[in-house]
Amino acid sequence: MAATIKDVAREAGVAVCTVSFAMNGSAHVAEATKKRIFGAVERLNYRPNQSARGLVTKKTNNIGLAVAETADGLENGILLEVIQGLGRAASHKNYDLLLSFQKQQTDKPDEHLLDVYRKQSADGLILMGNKMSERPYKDLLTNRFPFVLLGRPYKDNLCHSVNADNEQGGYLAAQFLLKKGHRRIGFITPCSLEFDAAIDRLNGYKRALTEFDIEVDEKLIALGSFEPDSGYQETETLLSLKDRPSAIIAGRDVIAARVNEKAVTLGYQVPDDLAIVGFDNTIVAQLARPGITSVELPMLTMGHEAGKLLISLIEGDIEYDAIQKISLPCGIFERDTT
Amino acid sequence: MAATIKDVAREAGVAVCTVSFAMNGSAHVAEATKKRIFGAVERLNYRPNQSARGLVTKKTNNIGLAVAETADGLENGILLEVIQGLGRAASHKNYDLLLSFQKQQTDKPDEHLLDVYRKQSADGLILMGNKMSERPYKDLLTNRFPFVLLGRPYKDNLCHSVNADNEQGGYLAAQFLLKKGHRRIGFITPCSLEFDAAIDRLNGYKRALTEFDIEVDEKLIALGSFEPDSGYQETETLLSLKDRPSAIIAGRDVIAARVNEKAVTLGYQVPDDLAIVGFDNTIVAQLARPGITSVELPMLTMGHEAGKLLISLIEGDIEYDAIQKISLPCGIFERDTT
DNA sequence: CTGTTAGCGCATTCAA
DNA sequence: TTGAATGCGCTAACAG
Repeated sequence: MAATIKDVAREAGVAVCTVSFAMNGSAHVAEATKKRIFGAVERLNYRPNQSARGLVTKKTNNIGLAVAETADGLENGILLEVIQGLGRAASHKNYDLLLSFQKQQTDKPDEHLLDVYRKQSADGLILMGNKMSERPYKDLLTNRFPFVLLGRPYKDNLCHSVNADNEQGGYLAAQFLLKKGHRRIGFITPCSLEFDAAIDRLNGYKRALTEFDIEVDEKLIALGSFEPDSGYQETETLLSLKDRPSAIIAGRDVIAARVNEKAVTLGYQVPDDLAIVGFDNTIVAQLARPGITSVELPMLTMGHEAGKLLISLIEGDIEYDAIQKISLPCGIFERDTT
Repeated sequence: MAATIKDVAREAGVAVCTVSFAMNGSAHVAEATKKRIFGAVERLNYRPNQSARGLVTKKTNNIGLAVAETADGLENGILLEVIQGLGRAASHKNYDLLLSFQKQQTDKPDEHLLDVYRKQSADGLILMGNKMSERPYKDLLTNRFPFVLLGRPYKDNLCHSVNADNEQGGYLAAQFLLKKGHRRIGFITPCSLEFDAAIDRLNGYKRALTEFDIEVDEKLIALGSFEPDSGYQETETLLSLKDRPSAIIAGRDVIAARVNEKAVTLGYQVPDDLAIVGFDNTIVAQLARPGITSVELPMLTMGHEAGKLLISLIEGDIEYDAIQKISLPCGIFERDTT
């Protein structure tokens, strides 16, 4: 059905290799011949068959994206931004994005994430999501297959990775409030401290406090759960403290929204009686009334950087062993709650 | 590097074709031989090379997703749900999803959407997004390449398509309010009526009214713009009508949120003085206070159905010419504004 | 039931 | 600069 290189060669009256040379620039071809060839390509709407090309070049020009599925499917909207960023990097270098949703084998968790790699249908892999066992990494590593960890804890120096600088994000939130004169700042962490991101943010918060010569008061640190509604309870607890905080940093925007509601219910004025800072700068922060000041994770940039890094790895612009750990700064968006 | 079928054959002490047969079930292989083969496969961690396989079978087991990029990049979050739905359908049948972000050639708009097809790196295509010229369709059609239109207007009977039933959605919103006793119902359309979806919704609204023997009052129909803030103005206009509506249907959740704000500002009680219904059941409707009753577009289902349809087409379970136009019903989520 | 072999579309080495 | 020939890893037709 589709035109092959042979058809083009015939149409242009040259040999197949000449067509190949012309298209890939892998050898010099006379201008006139080139013109004839590209004319034929145009007329026949020819594009090299990827499978055939891949078979001989051992390149697919695809970058794989493997997402460890969480209970509620893909991660809430954040993934889309990452995909956009990845797409931008990919298109720039003429790669496509391959999303694999292969079923998980119960006996071998995470192994399915490597299917794309085993089938050799991508030249590199972006791994994101929280939970993943050790096994897959080893496999990739020993075979020196290019891959980049995105937004997940990197405890060692073995893997290339791209992350938001959560410590700096926590610092930013606290510093922002400290500069406004707040001295008692509550901190509601999401999802307890099992996630590195939460720990990092808390550490950033502590660093900012220390920098302002304020002692960290553990009573001001509330360990919430991942449930947004936990925000209600934590807010009440924090606000009923004898020396109550004048500001609260919430681990997620949805929690921040709950904090605001609860504060209003309890008769506080936001931001005058209580300032609130959220995290992630999602649409929630943007659309809530009052708008919630929020720390933004650079998801789009992360996707973009991860894509660029992976492609550099694939194309050999970066040594496989010269581990890159990219940490991207967060920003803060001021709205009505501060 | 990676094991090939030859390695497996040698390891298992059989011929290559036997391995191929065993893996594809394309011929009978003795149990004992099978066992040896799968043992070898396991040990070598063998997976057939996709490029080689694709070259001979003319199948990639990828489904392509081409998104006509809008000004603000991918469409707001909706795309992710579609991708999830697609992914579900894909994984069920062992397909991967190929997202192409190839750069747009200014001289040939939309042509880049077909790159995936021309390169033959997918067996079928899902086309979504608003604006697309006629050309690409023709190309696909004449070559009988499987593709499905997702969430875009289908004016003819030439293409397989999956859509939300916007007419029914509009009907649902109106019917819901009518059943609650409302008789004067305002309707703010988003983005004027250039989009079929908006027209369909309005028609559904009118049908519901007619069914309840209520005459359609054009004064109650406000043509807003796609900008959320247009909601303020329209609300004021509708509410200052002599015979003001007791309920308003807004074309998008964000607009509904503005309607609510404006109503409150003007001193109306929601939902007692004014009921509000939004569209899309986005997180905005969910998190707004009061929560906004909203009509839900079944994006995830749409993705799923589109994926299943495309795969049926690819695998020949459905005739290429037996055009399927799948229209999926919307649901309504009742919250505080009604 | 299993082994041998050709060929898918392309890039590339070797000659011309 | 261009043409002919080889092989990438796999499937499937054909023999055995």
